Amino acid sequence: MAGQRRQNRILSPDFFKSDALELAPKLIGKYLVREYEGNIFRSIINEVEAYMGEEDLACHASKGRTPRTEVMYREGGHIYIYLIYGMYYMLNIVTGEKDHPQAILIRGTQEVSGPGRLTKFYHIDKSLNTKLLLPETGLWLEESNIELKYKTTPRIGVAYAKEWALKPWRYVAY
DNA sequence: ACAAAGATCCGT
DNA sequence: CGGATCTTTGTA
Repeated sequence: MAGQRRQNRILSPDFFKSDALELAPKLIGKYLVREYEGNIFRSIINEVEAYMGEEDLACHASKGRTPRTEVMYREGGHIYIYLIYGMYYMLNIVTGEKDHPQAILIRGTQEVSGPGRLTKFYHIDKSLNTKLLLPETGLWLEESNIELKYKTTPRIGVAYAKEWALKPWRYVAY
């Protein structure tokens, strides 16, 4: 039909095989896309945080390989979701090579702020955990032409992580 | 088997 | 600033 919307370029799982610190700023301005029960949700990511390996005390992989963290040891492009405070699902994208546990927490889009509110809004729950970021999964990212300015700050809610809590690994558009 | 803590959010 | 609410993990 005339006037059909151009399909945005889908970011393949391979896109996420580099380091979280390199990828995190690149995710600012990308589309997060969710297909759920026939509805498409598409919004621009404007806040993320990087979690970097076993040394990073804020990273769940600092506990080593456990049933929960196993997915972080897979190659980039996998989805890591966990429940926090008994109520809120956190959406993470695994990054890097196999056996280099890292992830990027998606904290907000232009539609909805806050990682717990975000997953609720987009109907994202643990059923997506360990899946790949692909259209057939119902959750994926797309390229955009939007260039957002961003700043870095320390990560939120990780005061327990000693000196790692000070790393400026939160990226937020302004 | 049990206790403690947690990458949050909301209402007071 | 405290409560909600439950999974994950460490310890015994």
